[in-house]
Amino acid sequence: MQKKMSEDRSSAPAAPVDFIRSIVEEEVASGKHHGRVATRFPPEPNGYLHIGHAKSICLNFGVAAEHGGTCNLRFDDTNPTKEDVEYVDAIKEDVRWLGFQWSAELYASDYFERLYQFAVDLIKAGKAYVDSLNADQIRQYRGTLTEPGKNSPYRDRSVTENLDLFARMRAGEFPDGAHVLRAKIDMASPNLNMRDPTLYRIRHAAHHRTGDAWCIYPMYDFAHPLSDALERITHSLCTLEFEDHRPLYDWLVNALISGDKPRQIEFARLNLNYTVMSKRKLLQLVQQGRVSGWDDPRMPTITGLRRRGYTPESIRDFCARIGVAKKENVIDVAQLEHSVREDLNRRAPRVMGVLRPIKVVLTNYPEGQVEEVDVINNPEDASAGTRKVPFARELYIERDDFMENPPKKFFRLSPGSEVRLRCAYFIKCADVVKDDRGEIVELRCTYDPATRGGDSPDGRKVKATLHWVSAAHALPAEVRLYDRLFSVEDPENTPEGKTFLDCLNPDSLEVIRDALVEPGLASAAPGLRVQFERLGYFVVDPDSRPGGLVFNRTVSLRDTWAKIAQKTK
RNA sequence: UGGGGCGUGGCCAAGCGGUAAGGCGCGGGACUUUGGAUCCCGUAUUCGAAGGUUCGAAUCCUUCCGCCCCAGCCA
Repeated sequence: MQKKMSEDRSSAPAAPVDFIRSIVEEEVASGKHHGRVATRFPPEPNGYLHIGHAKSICLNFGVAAEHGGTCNLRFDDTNPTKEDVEYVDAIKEDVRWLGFQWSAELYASDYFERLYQFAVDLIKAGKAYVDSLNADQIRQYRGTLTEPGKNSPYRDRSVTENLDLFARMRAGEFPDGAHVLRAKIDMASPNLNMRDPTLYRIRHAAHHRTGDAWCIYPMYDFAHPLSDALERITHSLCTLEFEDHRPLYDWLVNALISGDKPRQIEFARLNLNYTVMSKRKLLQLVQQGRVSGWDDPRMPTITGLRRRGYTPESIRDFCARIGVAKKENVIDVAQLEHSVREDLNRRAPRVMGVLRPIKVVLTNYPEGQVEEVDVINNPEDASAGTRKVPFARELYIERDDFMENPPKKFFRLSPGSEVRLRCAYFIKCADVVKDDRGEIVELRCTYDPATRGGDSPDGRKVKATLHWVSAAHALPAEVRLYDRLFSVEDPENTPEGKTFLDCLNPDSLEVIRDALVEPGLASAAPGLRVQFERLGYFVVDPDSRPGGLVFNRTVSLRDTWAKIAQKTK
């Protein structure tokens, strides 16, 4: 009654606010671009997208969506020697999978003719020239961080000569490296990017889209601002390392564009501990066979995370939580794991699977009898209902769930102790059967018929509930357990004499070939995500076939016992 | 030692002159047919440091310190 109306409002989480959104907000409010917002996500198709790109994707698409604006997918394909259609296809698939729809699919290479004309305009305006120094000489003429550069002897060629040379560059009259087109800015600038940056280079190479139509290709610094302008991008969001390029970005836009001009804003890229994020290093892992491919579930690539069992929702949630700022950051993978656990906890059906089986024989259970017990599908979601799971005299439980000489805090199965088999019965361990080597091969237990369903009519309590499968009904499965790819927090920055490859975690993959899962999983299709109760979230791998089930562990459940065990060790 | 950035708890991150949000993690407790989930409680007398301005500073000024980026015909 006393409650204020305002408190009853929807609890929709506030959209994350960051410095970029504040800027956009302000500009929209001030009427800049007539309130229009247009962004773009501009990958170079030279590798697969990774979680760092997801941050940029969520930012660019998010900012646009929040203002009813547009976001283009633009491939920055200006370097034919590194790019491939394999990558453009993969990138499109990944962006779509993350849940975003681009307003337009564009390619910097689609602008080659227009960019060429821009270059001609620049030459005519006396703001660009053809330089015939070679790469080494250009480097020498550039000066150093503390010393100014000096002008190229070709810097003062006439407009006519420049126009002629540039046309002949395009016509294919010169070999690679013979000439470049440079902006005429200031060889003494303290910003090296302004010391007559290269705009075009000769590359007699086939381009994955334009084929042999061109033998000169624009540099990123030239193509990017102008592509932005051609698309009428309002906010060009990129990472911090381009901060020094902004003066050049603005210089080109101001020199060639009238009317609406895009604004570049830089933010810090995402770093995750225990992994590498640079495409170059990821490519090395793939090429050297350190992982099975770009989609290896240990990779921080979008396709790897997908195969690992991550959901698009969880990745978007992760990106929303980490925020956007200019501070260099290293996000703890625990943050990423938190986002999937939270998502999967709500949605993943529960199922029982035993990774390292140990046999349990219920000595007082009738031989040959099979019961169908009702098992809860998802305690987080009552509507998920229950399923029937066969229960019989011979079962398997997890090896870790039994200890012959348990420490104080261990309350699973041990000689004489009583535990519950999930949704089935209370059992008590009477005997431990070992082989000649002293290895436990079987546990002889008794069950209490009165506890069917898992509750004792006399109110007796047990301290643990174990998962199980019926020996006669369980399905064999291969289960792949993944751990961090690197054993050090920052493999990008290794101690002297070591490379990131020396820091690979030798135990990042463990394959369990003789796991057993409940029979209901017989027809589980690749992509199905489940929780193996008490163990973690798993996804059916594309390698899986009927009769040859394969699961990947996405992430383990939080394991309080592991912490206790660790502490008492 | 030229230029451009950045420094708020273990990791992120709000804060924009009025007396340190939130998340992850961590610790403790409650509850529990997942040692899961959920729910409580705790976790920066202090914002890189030192001075200064002010009734009042993480926020303004000065100096210093630390870290990152830039010398591709890569993006």
